Amino acid sequence: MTRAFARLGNTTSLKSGIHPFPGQPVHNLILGGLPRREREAVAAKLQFIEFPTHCVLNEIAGPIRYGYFIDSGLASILNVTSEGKSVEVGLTGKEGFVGLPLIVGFDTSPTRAVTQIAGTAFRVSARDLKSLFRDCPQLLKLLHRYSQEFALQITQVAACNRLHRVDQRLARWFLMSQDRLGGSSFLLTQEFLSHMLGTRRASVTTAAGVLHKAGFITYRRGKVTIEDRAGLEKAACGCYASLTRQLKQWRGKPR
Amino acid sequence: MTRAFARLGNTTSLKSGIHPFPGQPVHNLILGGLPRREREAVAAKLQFIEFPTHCVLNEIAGPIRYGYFIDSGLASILNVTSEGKSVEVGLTGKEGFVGLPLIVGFDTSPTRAVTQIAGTAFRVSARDLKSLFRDCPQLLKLLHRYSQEFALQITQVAACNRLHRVDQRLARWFLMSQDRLGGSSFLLTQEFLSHMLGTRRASVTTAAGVLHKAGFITYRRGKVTIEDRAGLEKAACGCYASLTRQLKQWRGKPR
DNA sequence: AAAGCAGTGTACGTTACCGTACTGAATTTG
DNA sequence: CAAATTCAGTACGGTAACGTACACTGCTTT
Repeated sequence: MTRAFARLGNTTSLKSGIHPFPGQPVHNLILGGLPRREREAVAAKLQFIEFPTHCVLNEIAGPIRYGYFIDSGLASILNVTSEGKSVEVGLTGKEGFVGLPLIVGFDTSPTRAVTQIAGTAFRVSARDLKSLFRDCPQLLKLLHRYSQEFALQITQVAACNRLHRVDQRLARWFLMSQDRLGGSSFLLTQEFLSHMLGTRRASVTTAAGVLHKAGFITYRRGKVTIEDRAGLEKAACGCYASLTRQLKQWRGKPR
Repeated sequence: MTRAFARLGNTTSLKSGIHPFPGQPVHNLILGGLPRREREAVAAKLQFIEFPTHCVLNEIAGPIRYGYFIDSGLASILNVTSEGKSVEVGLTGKEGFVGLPLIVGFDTSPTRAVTQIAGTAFRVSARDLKSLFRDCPQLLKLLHRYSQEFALQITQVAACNRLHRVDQRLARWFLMSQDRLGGSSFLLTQEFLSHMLGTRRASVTTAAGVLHKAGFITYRRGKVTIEDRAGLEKAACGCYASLTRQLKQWRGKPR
């Protein structure tokens, strides 16, 4: 459990390009929710990047140099203990932003943010972000709202990690990932899942076996496929349902 | 584990009075951090209350009618699962505010907030709070900062609850409570601690026994006394240390 | 084709904690 | 003062998960 993040130490090859945003549609919901004026102001400071898997965006106790508006793929926010064990506390996909402490001017990260499924993002330097906040009230507002949503997610995951079995948590994880990614199969190893769930790799194998035998998923060498979503929802604990219910309720608010 | 919150259902006797703030000093750090103008504007909308223990401030999935600036005592933020089990995800004392979703306009609570140690607070209605936000940028700023601090707390607690033993978590809890309360003994039953830690009451007894035998605490019918804080810090896992380190680091920021 | 390796399956003794239940001591109530 | 109640301590069988280790199986590399 201790060594597997070793190769993540170096912030591996981020292919960055210059495209905010030439015609291509933007999937990120925060950027997408900005009024035109702010969107243009923000776009001027963004840098488009493609990230591979297992790339560290922010290191624990390290400086937060950039904020990331995830556009596709998936990033995990992990807490890493002094003994080197890790647990995922939150997942961020195209609905969100990585680097939340920046929105109140805190510039060190209490967590490790690591890309989980390869994808793309728009990144902005901490400095530029700060100056954008002066002119873009809606940007700030949306980020603060996302921050509350994210806190809700941590809250739910915290309880779930304490109270429920590995197979239930694994089911929840698949559901949450699918929500943020779309599609029904993604590439990830059990080794990595074990870091997310804060268990042994062997426990993930067993738990995946349970879900597999029930016909909900198939798993083959780093590729999981969700075969029966409804089944997974039954296999998961109530945490998934109450999380989505609350998110829906909040998002349904007039504004 | 299921029944113990029964009597909390009714929001028991909140003795409320009218004192924002006639001479008495205000301990709450958020209120205390406001510039005079804002402080007066806010004070006009506050109501002073004394709360007993085990009083529900916000119910899970319920409306958030009031925000509470805790002035003394302690409130816990709990997640309660559909099976009725509960885990504490955060603690709020005089440094904080209960009702965080309100600061972005969300008015239902994803968690249960319950008073843990009797004390006092200034409460403000959701409606008044909303209107205050228009004129009090510093209030909003301090609340947003607190929100990030609180998220950090959840993050740390989430990992701790997953990875560490009951006795370690119990030690952490005592330390966190003492930080927020001052003093070295507080009134609380093992039954309640079990809800906080998300374990059986019997496990709390055992864990408390460990800390007692080591000479760190004494426990007698609902009253714990911290006898050796340094010892407790060693008995706790690294979570407590890294939480306080990060908080200190953030709070030390120029602004 | 052989070798190497990453990823998965499985096993086994150990540990922490669970659910439950009963006891006794301290405190409150009648 | 006796009775009732609240709270802490303890016990016991059961279970989920742990640490560790090893074998198997597809891919990749040479």
